[in-house]
Amino acid sequence: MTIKEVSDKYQLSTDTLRYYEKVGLIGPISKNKSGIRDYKETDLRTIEFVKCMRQANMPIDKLIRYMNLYKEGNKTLEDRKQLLVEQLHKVEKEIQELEKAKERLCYKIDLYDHQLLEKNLSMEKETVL
Amino acid sequence: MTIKEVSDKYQLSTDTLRYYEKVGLIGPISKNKSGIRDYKETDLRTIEFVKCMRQANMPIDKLIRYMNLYKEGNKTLEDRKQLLVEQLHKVEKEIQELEKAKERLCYKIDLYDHQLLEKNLSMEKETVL
DNA sequence: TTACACCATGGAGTAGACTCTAAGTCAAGG
DNA sequence: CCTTGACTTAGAGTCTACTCCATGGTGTAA
Repeated sequence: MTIKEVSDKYQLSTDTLRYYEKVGLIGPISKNKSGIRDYKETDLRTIEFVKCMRQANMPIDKLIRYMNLYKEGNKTLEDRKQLLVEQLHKVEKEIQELEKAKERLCYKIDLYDHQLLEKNLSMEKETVL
Repeated sequence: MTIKEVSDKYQLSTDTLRYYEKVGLIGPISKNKSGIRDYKETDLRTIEFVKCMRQANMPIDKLIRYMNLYKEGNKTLEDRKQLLVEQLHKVEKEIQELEKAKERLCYKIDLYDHQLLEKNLSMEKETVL
């Protein structure tokens, strides 16, 4: 799979894909004789995971640490789990904050609806009189 | 209320508070004869709103636009509501993504627990034999 | 009155995560 | 053969949102 296809599939720019590879988040991706990347199934799975974790706001350096632990094999299970647990807590906290903001937004939008209604009513009155 | 007190109350650094004021997100804050800020009740309410919207990842320039509309008064009700509705959608989408990431994290943590269990069991066996 | 923590300003610097540019290679179609 | 478009690299540049710094004023407690 070419970089363009991967880019389209996961909505990540080719620059971002190369950047992720450069910093060690994915790959190294195998290349054909003329140096062009060919993404394999396992690469795609890594990319999907990375994308998901990035959407969960996991910082890139933490993700890199995770990937490095992964490469070190079985003896890092505990550490890797620890990183994920930490991240889970962060995600839960963030969800809470977003829910709070959401409530507030709904409340304010509601207020605006009322104000707009009143404004329109008073305009109508003016028109009638 | 001094800037330090506000900073403590809302967990925003004094630098951030001055920065918010400089870019027009809050204030201008009134100052005493020697130039020291004195935050009033209305300032605090604005700050709390700003903090909440920032936690909802509303970009600063959008927030500034909102504040400017607010200052323009009643005729901008519709536009302001529109901004909030947009932001609400963004927040809802983000919550969805975080929930997805959360599920994935839980799933992976579960897998790690199983793997760790197995690892420990096999170590015990080794110890016994 | 001196020490201390706090306040002010303008402007420079930083972190994180990309994003863009320049300069060049390669394969396919006209 | 030439053009076109996608690919490569290294490295510079950008954006957002702060955060820090130098320099100097303020206020109050001992």
